[in-house]
Amino acid sequence: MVEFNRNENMDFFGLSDILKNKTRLSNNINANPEICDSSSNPNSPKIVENSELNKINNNELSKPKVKSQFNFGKCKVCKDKATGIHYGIPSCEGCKGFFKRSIEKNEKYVCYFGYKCVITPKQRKRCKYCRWRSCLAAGMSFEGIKMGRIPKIEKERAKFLMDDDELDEENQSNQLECVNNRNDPRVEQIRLSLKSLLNLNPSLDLFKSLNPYTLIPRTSYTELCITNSNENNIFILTLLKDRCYQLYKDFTLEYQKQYERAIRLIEKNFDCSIFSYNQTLEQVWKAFCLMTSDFTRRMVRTMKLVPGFDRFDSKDIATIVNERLFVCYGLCVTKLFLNNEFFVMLDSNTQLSKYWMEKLFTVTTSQKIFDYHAKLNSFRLTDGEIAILIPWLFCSTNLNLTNQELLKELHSYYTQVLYYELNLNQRNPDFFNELSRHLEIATDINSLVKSASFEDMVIRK
DNA sequence: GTAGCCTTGATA
DNA sequence: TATCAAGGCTAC
Repeated sequence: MVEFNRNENMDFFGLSDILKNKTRLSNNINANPEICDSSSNPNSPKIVENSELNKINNNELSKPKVKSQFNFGKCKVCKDKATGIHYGIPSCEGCKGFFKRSIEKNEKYVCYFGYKCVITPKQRKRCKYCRWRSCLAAGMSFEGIKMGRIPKIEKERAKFLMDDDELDEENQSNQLECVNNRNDPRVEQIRLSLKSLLNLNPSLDLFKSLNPYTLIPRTSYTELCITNSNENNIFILTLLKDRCYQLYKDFTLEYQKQYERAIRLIEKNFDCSIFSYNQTLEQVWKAFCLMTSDFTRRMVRTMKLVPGFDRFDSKDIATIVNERLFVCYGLCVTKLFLNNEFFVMLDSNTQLSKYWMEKLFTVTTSQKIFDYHAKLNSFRLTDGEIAILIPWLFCSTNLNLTNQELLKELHSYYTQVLYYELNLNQRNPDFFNELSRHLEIATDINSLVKSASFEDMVIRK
């Protein structure tokens, strides 16, 4: 097969040297305006004149090429400087090319040094087998290919995946725009969780050649999440987990901003109770109803994107919403229960403070909600764990849905994903039982909040 | 064969 | 439109 080579075609027109040296040429043009004048050189091919003139007119050549300011840290394969996300992971030009050549040639490598070679920038050429294995272990794959701009969330994820020393270097250089609250243990847990995920998310072929016991931490949950599982199951678990996390992060973006606001207020010792007196009960109730309606709409929309849930009919979706609305809401906003205060914003002016909670749902119910969240926060759940707990609670087997078969199937999947996540986070053996027992309180709270009415509030007042 | 630089094309 | 990854080119 004869392949059409773009650059050979350019050579035919005598353009490749000019295009290859675009930057240098632009400097020369800027330094010596005579070169711009193609008419002064009658020997120049006409096509070059037009092409270059067009470029100059379009201001292409005079524009300096702006290189990305984003620091991708070190190459996940050899620890050299990463030049970008290549085949799904932060990697250097060398490892990017090595992975590409290996795939193209489909070569079988052998290690002559005991299959334990450490891959460093200096040593990486020594053993192709160990370098190739390191590429796979770091998560390089063709599935990871993505063209175009990197979404902000992906960049933040890349930052989380950096090693501590890289983060220190980076903090010093202030090259990253996003907030890095390293004192928050939750941030550290998320980072560790994502690190484990990346190590466990390479191509299926890797799982065929490696024992999962050698990949994941050995804790009391190890057996629960991999017993009777084949390599495909583990791959499915990582996909479900990743999808839940993405949906949760998108869904709770607003609450993350509110959390940052809450931290700022706490740091300034701001008394939130002053917000409570410039609004009427009716205004707050209205804001609560609007928030609930908006949250329900978003929840239904997002639930349909959670793998498997699109197979439920609208009647079952309505039952899930009815039984789990405030359970889900509670998990999304639990981090806004801070310092015995609730920092959630119902709209841009209305904070559902403790004062208003007591007015809306009675002092007893409000106290129950605060106690529930105080205990929930003591579990120090990671975002990854909350992201899976939500769909897991959506498919509890005690829900009275018409499609019980699907409910059981999804419950089985999401229970495994949950075990898998708890295993990665190396939770202690009692953690799951204690947490699931505590979450039962959430269903009572769901009923209490659901039954609140404006008439009752007016009577209490 | 390797890896740095460049172009192309996809995407936020 | 700016940004960024894949793939091409080529000096070493």
